[in-house]
Amino acid sequence: MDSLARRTTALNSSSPRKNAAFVLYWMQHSQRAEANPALERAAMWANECGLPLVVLFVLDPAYPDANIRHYTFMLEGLAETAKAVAERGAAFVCRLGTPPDVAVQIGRKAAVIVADRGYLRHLVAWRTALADEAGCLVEMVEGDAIVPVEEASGKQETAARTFRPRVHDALPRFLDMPRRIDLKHKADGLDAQSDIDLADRDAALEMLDCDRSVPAVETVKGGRAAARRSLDSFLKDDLPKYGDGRSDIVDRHVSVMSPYLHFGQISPLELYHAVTDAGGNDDGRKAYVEEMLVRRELAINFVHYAADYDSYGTLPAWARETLEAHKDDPRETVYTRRQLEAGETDDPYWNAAMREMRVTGYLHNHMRMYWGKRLIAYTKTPQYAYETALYLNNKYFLDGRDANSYANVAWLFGLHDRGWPERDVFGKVRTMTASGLKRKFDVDAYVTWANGL
DNA sequence: ATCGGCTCGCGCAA
DNA sequence: TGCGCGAAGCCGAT
Repeated sequence: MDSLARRTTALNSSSPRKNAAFVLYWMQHSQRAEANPALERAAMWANECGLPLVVLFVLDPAYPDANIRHYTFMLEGLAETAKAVAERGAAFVCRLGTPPDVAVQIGRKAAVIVADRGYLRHLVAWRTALADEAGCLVEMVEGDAIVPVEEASGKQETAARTFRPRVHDALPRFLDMPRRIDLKHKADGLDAQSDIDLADRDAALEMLDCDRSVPAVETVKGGRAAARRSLDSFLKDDLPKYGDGRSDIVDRHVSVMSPYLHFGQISPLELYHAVTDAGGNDDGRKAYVEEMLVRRELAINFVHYAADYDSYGTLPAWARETLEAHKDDPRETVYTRRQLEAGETDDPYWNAAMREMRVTGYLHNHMRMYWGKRLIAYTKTPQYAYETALYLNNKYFLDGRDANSYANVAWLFGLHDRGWPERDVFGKVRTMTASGLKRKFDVDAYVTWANGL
C-alpha cells in the first residue's frame, strides 16, 4: 500500500458514478494546493476516470464561533489557493452555503468525491452527511495530522508520556510527502459555478452575514506564501535556539505556525521535514517535533476520542473532584467577563496577555498557560473559568476553534497532567503565579511590549 | 542558583 | 504489587 492509500478511508460503500462530468475534491480543512494528500488522491481519481478535477470550497457564514477576523485570514489564504489550483488545470469553485449540502449538490455530477479530514464534531458530522447522501464513492484523506489519529492510538490517551511512544512508533509509515500528480484533463469552463470571487476579498467578506466585532489582524497575513516566509525565518534564526528558548515570552524563538496549521495553509508533514532537515542543533529539532507531533496530535487524540471535548465534565475525575472540594475557597478578586475581556484586572501581566490576544489574535504559549491558570483564580467557579477560557480563545485567536484549543483549555484544569500539592482554589491542579513569571522572564518588558501593540 | 517535597495514574518489572 | 516517572507547577531550604 502506498503512502497515499494509507491516509485514505472510504466513508461509504458506493461505487464511482458512471457518466460523471468530473471528480470532486471538497476542500475544507486542508486549504492548500501543495503538500495536500486529499488533492493528490482526487487528482489520481480524475486521471483514472479520464475526467477533469473540480475543487470545491464552501464558505459557511454560520461556521461555529467564526468572526470577521477568522474569515479575513482564511480568505487571504483561499485566494492564493484558488489561483494555484487553477494553475494545475483543475477548476476551483467557491460557494456560499452549508458545506455538506453544497458538496452533495455539486457532487451529483461527480464520479468520486474526496474529502480531507476534520476532527471537531461538526466537521465529522459534515463528512458523515456527505457520505450518506452523495450517491457515489466518498473517500477521506488524512492531511492535517502527520499520523492518522487511529494509527497512533486506538484510545483516548491520559498524558503525553503514554501517547509519545505510540505516535513515534507509527511515524515511519507516514513520512512520505504526497507525490504531485499532473492532471491529464484540464477543467476548462467548469469554474463558472462559483458565486464568490476570491480575488476581490472585500466584496467576498461583505457577502458574509457574520460577527464583525473582532477586527482582522493587521500584523499577520494569511496564506501559504506568508507561512513559508515566516517558516524560513524561523528555521534560520530561531530553530537553533528553540530547545530552551521557546518558552521565553520576551526574546521569542517560536514559529507561529498554529494559525496556518489551523486553516490547513501549511501541512504538518512539510513542517516536520523542513525542521528535521534543517541545520542548527538536535535540541531545537527534537523540541519542535515534540510540539508538532506529540503535543499537537495528542490534542487531536483528545477531541477524537472524548465525545465531550468541549465540556467541563470530560476533565479527569481527580481534577473535577479536587476543584469541587475547593469551589467555595475565597477568591481574592472575582472579575466579570466584561472586565476580563477588556483586560481590566489588577494583574498587569494578565491584562497584557489579554491585550496581546485581542490585538494580534495570538499569544505566546507560556502566556496562554499563565492567562488560563489565573482565570481559575479570577472567577467564581472552575466551570465558569472553563467556559470563559473557551469563549475568549475561540473569539480572539486565529488558531482558536482548533483541536488544540480544546485540549489546551482542558489542560488548564488538569487534562493530560498530574496532581500537585493542594492549594486554595486550585486544589491539586497545577497552578501558576505572577512570582513564577517574574522568576523566569523579564515580565515588565513583556508588559511594555504588549501595551505598545 | 539549585534541590527536595508535594502529588496522580499509568506502564512495566517482578 | 511496587516502583519510576512525567510539559512548563510552587515553596522553602540550602
